[in-house]
Amino acid sequence: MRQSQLFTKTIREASKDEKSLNAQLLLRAGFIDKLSSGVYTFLPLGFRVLEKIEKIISQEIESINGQRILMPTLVSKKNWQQTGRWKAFEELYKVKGKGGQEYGLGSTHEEVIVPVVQKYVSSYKNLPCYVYQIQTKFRDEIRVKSGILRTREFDMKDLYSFHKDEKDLDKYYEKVKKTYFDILKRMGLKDKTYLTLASGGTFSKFSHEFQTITPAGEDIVHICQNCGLAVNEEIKKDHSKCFQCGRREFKKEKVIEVGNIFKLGTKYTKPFNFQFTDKDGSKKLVVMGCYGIGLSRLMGTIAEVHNDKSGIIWPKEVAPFDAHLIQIGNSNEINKQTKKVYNAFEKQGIEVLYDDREDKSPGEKFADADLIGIPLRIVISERTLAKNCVEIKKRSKTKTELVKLNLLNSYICKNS
RNA sequence: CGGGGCGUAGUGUAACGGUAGCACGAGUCCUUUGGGAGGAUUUAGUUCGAGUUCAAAUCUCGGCGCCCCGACCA
Repeated sequence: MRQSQLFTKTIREASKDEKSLNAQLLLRAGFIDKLSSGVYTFLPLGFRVLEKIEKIISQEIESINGQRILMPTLVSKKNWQQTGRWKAFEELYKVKGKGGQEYGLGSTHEEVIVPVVQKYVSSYKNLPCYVYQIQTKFRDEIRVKSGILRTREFDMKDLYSFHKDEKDLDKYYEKVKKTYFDILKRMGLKDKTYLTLASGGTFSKFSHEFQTITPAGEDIVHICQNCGLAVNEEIKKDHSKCFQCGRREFKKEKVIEVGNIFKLGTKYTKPFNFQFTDKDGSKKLVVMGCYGIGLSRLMGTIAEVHNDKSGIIWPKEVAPFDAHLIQIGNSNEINKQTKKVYNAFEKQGIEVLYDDREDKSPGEKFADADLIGIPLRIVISERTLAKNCVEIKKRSKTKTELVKLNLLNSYICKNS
């Protein structure tokens, strides 16, 4: 894409009504725009990042047999009443139709997925069954915070699994655990993310959260310095010893929850009386698990974790583009050579943001490139062409190197 | 929901109760091209409502909006 065509541009100074780092970086670089508190637009650059995140998640979830669907946002009152959450779920947005029908805007989808799967699954032969979606969720948060880390409207992947018994659920639960780390690894967050024990609510003793260390976090975990177990402060309170190894040395860290996995058991299948016929002819309640990842929160967390004073440093797989091609100077020769490189990339399917702006100084182009944070920067100028080269710099490194024009393609293939 | 803070051009930031200024951006013209270029010129603002006052961006009250801390978080 030509940068001169990009309708957004970078902003030099951060807006004063955003304090959090992720919001400042993403707003300044033109990834997002705030409409109102906790409600954001994803601009071309930001939407590209979201799409990359979505692709990684759907690939990984499909690798553990998740089948993708799309559920409605308008969820009838009676579905929520069935589980008691019309009243109990305080963050539910409630809307009325012209004829007086009432809906809760989708904030989680047990109330939809259970009756859907129930229509098709009636025998042990149909189990297990794994269904997921990626969709915008609505939650009337009492207090939004930290840019796109806690918003009223956000994209989330929610996966639901259905099983004939607890044992089968346990097996899949472990699989999801592993897959979540695979996802986090591809997004550059694995090293800073802990699987933590958290309160399990009414049904199970514990749930598991994937908590990434960042000062912008809203929870605190205690990490055992001996065995590495991380425990959420909310259940750590009365214990001085590690649940796992019994030692007493902990390190406290602020963390943001990027994923959550939950053994629901029959909590939601029971209200809908979702039963299956087992091998021996007996009727049993289906056992269920649910697994969430917030896509937009993930994007904010990545920005929060990967940056320096000049801007964002996107991990390769989630970057809005593979390379940032910067043209310095407007002579015919420079124009010609840069366009040639650009077209060659396009042809190969390498995603390039081409800074073809004629009215910007080199310094401004470099500053923008640093702020936007595309992993690879390629500069073509009179100086590089004199040596028949382009200059290449990784966003995460300080050194630059010259690469011969005719070797550029093989260089890129090796490094991307 | 409790507490705190803040609302001035598109953005950032000044102005004792007394002429709303500066920088960046944006527009036009000229010159510039390896780390946010230079000159000329133009553009645009006090969140809303009420009150106090000869006079309100400034003081008081209320609304609206935004941020931060806490509580909450299926």
